[in-house]
Amino acid sequence: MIDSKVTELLKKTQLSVTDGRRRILELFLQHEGALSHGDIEKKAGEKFDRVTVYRTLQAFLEKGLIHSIPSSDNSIRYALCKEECSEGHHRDDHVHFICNQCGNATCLEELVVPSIKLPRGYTAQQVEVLVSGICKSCSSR
Amino acid sequence: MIDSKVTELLKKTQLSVTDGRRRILELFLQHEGALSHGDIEKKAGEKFDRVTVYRTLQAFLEKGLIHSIPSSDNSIRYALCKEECSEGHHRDDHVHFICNQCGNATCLEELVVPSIKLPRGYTAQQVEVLVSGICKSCSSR
DNA sequence: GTAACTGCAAAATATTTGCATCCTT
DNA sequence: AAGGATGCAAATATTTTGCAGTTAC
Repeated sequence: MIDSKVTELLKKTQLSVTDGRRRILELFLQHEGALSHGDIEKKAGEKFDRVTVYRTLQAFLEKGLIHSIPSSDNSIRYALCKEECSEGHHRDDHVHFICNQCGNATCLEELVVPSIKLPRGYTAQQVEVLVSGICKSCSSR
Repeated sequence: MIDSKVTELLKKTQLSVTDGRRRILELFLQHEGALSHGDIEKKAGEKFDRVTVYRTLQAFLEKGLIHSIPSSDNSIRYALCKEECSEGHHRDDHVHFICNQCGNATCLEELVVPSIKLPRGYTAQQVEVLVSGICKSCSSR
């Protein structure tokens, strides 16, 4: 059951279990894709305050429950991290896919991020790959 | 001389040549790195309106003079496109580097973006690579 | 009971729009 | 002269902060 998983996740990350956090985490588990702040407000109904969403996302981020997906349009989206992340040693090498048709963003965690050979003098600490195009569900229509 | 190059660029993209546009384009040519909306306001002095900056960046984007660099922190940065872009057929495969120390963002245009093998059903239209770490000037201090 | 979380109000920022005026072509 | 660009004012939208009341542990 999803509800117990939600609670378990919150406990594991030492966040106190409140209705708001449960609800938002639930959204992430159900949606299977990335959510923006706005998405969450909409999907959550008029249940709670906009400020709570900000603070909740912030808390989730800090605890490594979610990570943010960079974007070019001032609407950062967040997605659940896989198990390996929550532990503290974040896996930084994500491939993210953003569909130009439906706008959904998903993590392609199964893909390996190629290593980038940087020019002399540069040191890489993290590599993000952002692919945009047509996603699976859109192309099968 | 930089001034004639600025004018030339504007003309080539069918933008009328005004002081504001000249000034902003100049900043991009001088800075050799990416600039955020805020950077531009600061660097330009109190010369012109905040709104003009928005509209100018918008115009430059549409004409393909600059491109935006995605970010995870609601501060999108813009950088000059190379020649190949301005023509209309944008080169989409950039590698961008963001320094965690000085915060500067630069385009590593000389790097080739590796091709990403997507899962069945996905079609890539654009690939962005965002590397963060320590840049050349910061590591030599 | 205490510390942490939430909602509300309000401040601080950021972005967009309309319109009159000025400048480029 | 005509169309586009700019500045200003103002409307919106977004994000942050403080504080008092509530809830989780």
